[in-house]
Amino acid sequence: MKPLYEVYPIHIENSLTGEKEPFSPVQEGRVGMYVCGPTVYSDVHLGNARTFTSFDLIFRYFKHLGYKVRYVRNITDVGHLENDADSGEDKIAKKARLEALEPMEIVQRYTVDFHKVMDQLGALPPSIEPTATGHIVEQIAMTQAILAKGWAYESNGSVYFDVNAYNNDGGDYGVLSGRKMDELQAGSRALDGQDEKRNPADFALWKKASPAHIMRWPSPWGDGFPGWHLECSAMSTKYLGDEFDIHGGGMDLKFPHHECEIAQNKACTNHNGARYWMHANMLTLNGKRMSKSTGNTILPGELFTGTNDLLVKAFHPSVVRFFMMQAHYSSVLDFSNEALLAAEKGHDKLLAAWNTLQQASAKGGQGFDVQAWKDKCYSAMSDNFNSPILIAHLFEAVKFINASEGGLAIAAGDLLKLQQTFKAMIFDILALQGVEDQSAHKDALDKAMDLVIELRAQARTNKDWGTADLIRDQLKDAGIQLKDGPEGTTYSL
RNA sequence: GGUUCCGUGGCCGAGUGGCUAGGCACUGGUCUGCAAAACCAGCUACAGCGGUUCGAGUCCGCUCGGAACCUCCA
Repeated sequence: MKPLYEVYPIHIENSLTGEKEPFSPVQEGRVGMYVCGPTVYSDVHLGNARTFTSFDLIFRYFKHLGYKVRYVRNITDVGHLENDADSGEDKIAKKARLEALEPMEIVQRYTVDFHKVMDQLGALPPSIEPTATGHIVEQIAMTQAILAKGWAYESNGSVYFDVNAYNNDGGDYGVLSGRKMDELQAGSRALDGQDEKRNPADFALWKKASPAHIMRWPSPWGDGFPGWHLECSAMSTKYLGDEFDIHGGGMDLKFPHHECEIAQNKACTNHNGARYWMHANMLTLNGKRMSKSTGNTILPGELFTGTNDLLVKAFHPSVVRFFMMQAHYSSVLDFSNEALLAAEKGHDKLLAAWNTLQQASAKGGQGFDVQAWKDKCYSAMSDNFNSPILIAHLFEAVKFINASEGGLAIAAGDLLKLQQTFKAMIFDILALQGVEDQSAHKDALDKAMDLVIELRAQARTNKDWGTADLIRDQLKDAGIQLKDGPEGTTYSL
């Protein structure tokens, strides 16, 4: 039997070429994917979470189609500078000084927080989660290789990538972001420490550590620490090879971070790193991008508990995920209470339909073309991971499911196919989280609810509307909704 | 100032030149003791102005508005 990825071949919008291209992996049946992870110096905010949720969707879909996927997502725990890649203070070290903690204590705390949030959002852990500090040796070796190539130079204990030398040697700095060298130079500001560089566009591969700098490692150029861009080149090629399939990250990393990565990779491996570069778009708040540095943020934890003045209520992580999945990963998504509330209704409707579908029976007929529907669902996802279209198709099925009473008008085999596909889409791929149907509790609850519903039915028979409505309202407050239908009353959580 | 991108109905958001996106909200109806849920029907669109085309939300140009990047950022 053909693997699903041959039935529904994937097309990916490649940032490197600007085109939507058929996906063809380096190795048949395998996918190597690297995504730039967070810098763990503060709580991950919702915008960060969107990027990783987007790539979780992509990771899950590749796996679902039958690919063996190695998904590498790093933790940046050093080398990410505060103001400027060449002169600023290390973010981790700065935070550590402020809170009087060891740098690794900061790293640990926020790494744990990050993992917790991603778990709540239903994201699978990556296959490998390497840290920058765990790959100092590789980064030094890479710096040496670039020096040997003549595309870097040492200056006052630091090593910089020589962008002009790279370009004069056939390099194409700017290939990803569409920037031209002369524009970059015209637009760059006069920054501290620039005098060490030959060209304002040059970027640090290795930075000399000042005597007070805590995070430091010995190197051929003296004690120092790696530049930010280098870690991703080192770790991606170490675990995925010189040329791998997908490199992802937030749109804001396209320039300069990914541009620098490509230059470094070209120097060391003669490849761009990844064949397909993918960029997840920003989540905006009040029309502006969420950002740690500007304070325009909502934390996932605040969203899940409702503890933020911007929020009217708490939202379940699954609702938040659904909200994100309703927009395409490459589009800017604007956050608002209204949008979350709308998403919550849709989310609940979708999951309610799944509960109905699980218990549905088939009465035969051709009321719904299940195979065509299934094809549309997969085609949407294979078309550059278009989750909004997938969700639109899911709601077509919801309409059919809800409209059917006394059994779905399809053959038994089609019902099974509908159930399997529906389940795969909402749980395996979109990774929504349904109400836990833990059978032991469920049985007990069912019995209790049967009793309550019976009592209320008696009250209604006696036209004791007060009692009947009291039961209904109290249950509603407890999160249980009664539905009076022609065939009796049912309930849902 | 430069690079890239966006501007879709009350709101959020898909739309690869020709065929109903979808969700939420709203209106009417069915059902109901009343609701809720569900279903049926309806309802508002493609920022503006030109151009290409038999035909444009979709391509091109201009204008207006917004965003990201150009400095750490998912």
